[in-house]
Amino acid sequence: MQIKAPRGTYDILADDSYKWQYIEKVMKEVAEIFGYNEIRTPLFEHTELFERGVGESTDIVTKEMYTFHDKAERSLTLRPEGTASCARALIEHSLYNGVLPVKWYYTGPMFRYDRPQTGRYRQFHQFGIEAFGSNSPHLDAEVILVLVEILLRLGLKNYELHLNSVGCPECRENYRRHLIEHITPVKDKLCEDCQLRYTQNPLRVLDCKNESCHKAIEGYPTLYDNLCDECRNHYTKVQETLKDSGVAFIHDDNLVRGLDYYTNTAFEIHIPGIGAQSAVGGGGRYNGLVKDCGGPDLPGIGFALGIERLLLAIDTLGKKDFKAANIDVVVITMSDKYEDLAIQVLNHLRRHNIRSEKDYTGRSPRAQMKYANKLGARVVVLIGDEEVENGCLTIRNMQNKEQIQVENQELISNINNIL
RNA sequence: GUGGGUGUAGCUCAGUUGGCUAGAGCACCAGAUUGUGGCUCUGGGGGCCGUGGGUUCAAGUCCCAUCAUCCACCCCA
Repeated sequence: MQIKAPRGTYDILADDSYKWQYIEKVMKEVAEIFGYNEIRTPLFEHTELFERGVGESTDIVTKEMYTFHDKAERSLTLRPEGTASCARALIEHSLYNGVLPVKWYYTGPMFRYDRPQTGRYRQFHQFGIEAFGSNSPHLDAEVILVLVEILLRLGLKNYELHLNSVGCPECRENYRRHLIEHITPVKDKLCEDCQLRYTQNPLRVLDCKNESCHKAIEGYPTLYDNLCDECRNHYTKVQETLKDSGVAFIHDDNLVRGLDYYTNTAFEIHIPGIGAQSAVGGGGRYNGLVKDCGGPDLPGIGFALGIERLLLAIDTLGKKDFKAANIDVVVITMSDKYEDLAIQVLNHLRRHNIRSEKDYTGRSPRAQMKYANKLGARVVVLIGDEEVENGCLTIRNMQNKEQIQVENQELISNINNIL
C-alpha cells in the first residue's frame, strides 16, 4: 500500500512554495512596519494551556485537538491556534514587567481534527499578531489596520470587515441573562444545535445560519444595547478610529467569536467567492486571557489569518506570477570528457551568485540545449574540443542566438552583461 | 460528527447495454546526416483502472466495505 500524506494534510511543491514565501513576506513586512516582532513558540504545548486559554466548552477543545501522551505520560497537544502560546510565553518570561505593549507576530502550522473541506485542513497555517498590555481602543484599531493593510497589499480589496463588541464579562453576563429571558419562551422552535447552544452558550444562537432560528428569536436584545458605558465608549472609539483611517466595516450584531477568551472588540474578515470557508481572518480583544493562564491581569488583542484561505482568494483573482526560481545559466559539454571542467565552471559561476546548472543525466549536447531551454536559461556556456584547445569558453545568448568565445577571466562579466 | 458527489498513466480526462493485449491530449525520454534550444514530425517508457471482498463464463464497467478527495452542514482561520 502506497503511503500518502495523512488526511487533511498536503505537500507544498516548488511553484506553490514561492506563493507562500511571497505571502509570508508581505505579512511580515506589514507587521514590522507597525512595530510587531516575530515570536516562535513550540508546535505543541501542555494540553492544559489550551483548555484554560481557548476554553473548555469550545469546539476546538472538546473535539478538535490533537492530544497525545509522551513517554513520561505528559498530556500534550499540537497547537490549534497561536494566541494561548503567546500568552504563556509572555507570562513565562515575565515580559509584562518590561516595556508595554508587547507586540508580536507569528506564522506557522496549526492543527485541528476537523473534517477537511475547501479552505479547511487538519494541518493549516495561520499568520497572526498579538499585542499585550494596553486597553487603548486605538490599539484595537491598529490591529485591524494591520489586517487590512495586509489584504490590500495582497490585492484583496473585496474583503468585508465585520465588527462587534462582546463586552466585558459583566455586561456580557448581563446580556446573557436578557437573552435567555428572551429565548426561553420560544426555545422549542430552535433547531437541534441551537437547543444545545441555548444551554451551553446562548450567544452562539445569534450566529446560527438557520433562518427559522432567526425568526424565532426576532426582536432579541443585542449585545450592543447591553454594553456598559465603558465598553460602549470603547467600541465607539474603535469605530471612530477606523472611520478616520478610511477603513470600511459592517457592524454585525450577530458576530460572536467561538473562543472563550474574547472580550470587547470582535471582528472577522470575509472574502466572498472562495467557498463556504470564507472567513480568511478574525480576532479580537481578550482581556481575560493572560489572567486565565495564570499571569497578571493584562489586556491583549490580536488576530489570525488563514493562509490557505488567503491563497484561495488570491487564486480566484487569477494572479499567476509565482514561479520557482529560474536558472540563468546552463553549462553544456559537447563530450562527457569535459564534465569535470563543467563542474569547475559551475563552481565559478555559483561563487559569483549566478544561478546555474548542468545536466546530470548524460544527455546529448542537443538534449542539453533543450534542457537549458526548459529551465529558462538566458545564457548557455559551451565546452567542447574547440574551446579546450583555445583555452576559452563559448557563451550563447539564448534570446538572440549570438555566440562569442571569451577568456575564462572574462566569463562572469560577459554573462552579467547579458543577464 | 451528518448528508451528497467523485476516485482510470505525472496532469486533465475518454472508456458504448459488463466481453478480446485499457485509450487521448499535455508532460517525460530518444531520434529526424555525425558540436547546439524554443516550432514540426517519428518512435518510446509509464496504469494490479484508490484498496479489499462479492456477483458472473467474463468487471475499469454491477454490489458491499474501506480509504482518499470534493461540495454542503457544522465549526473556524
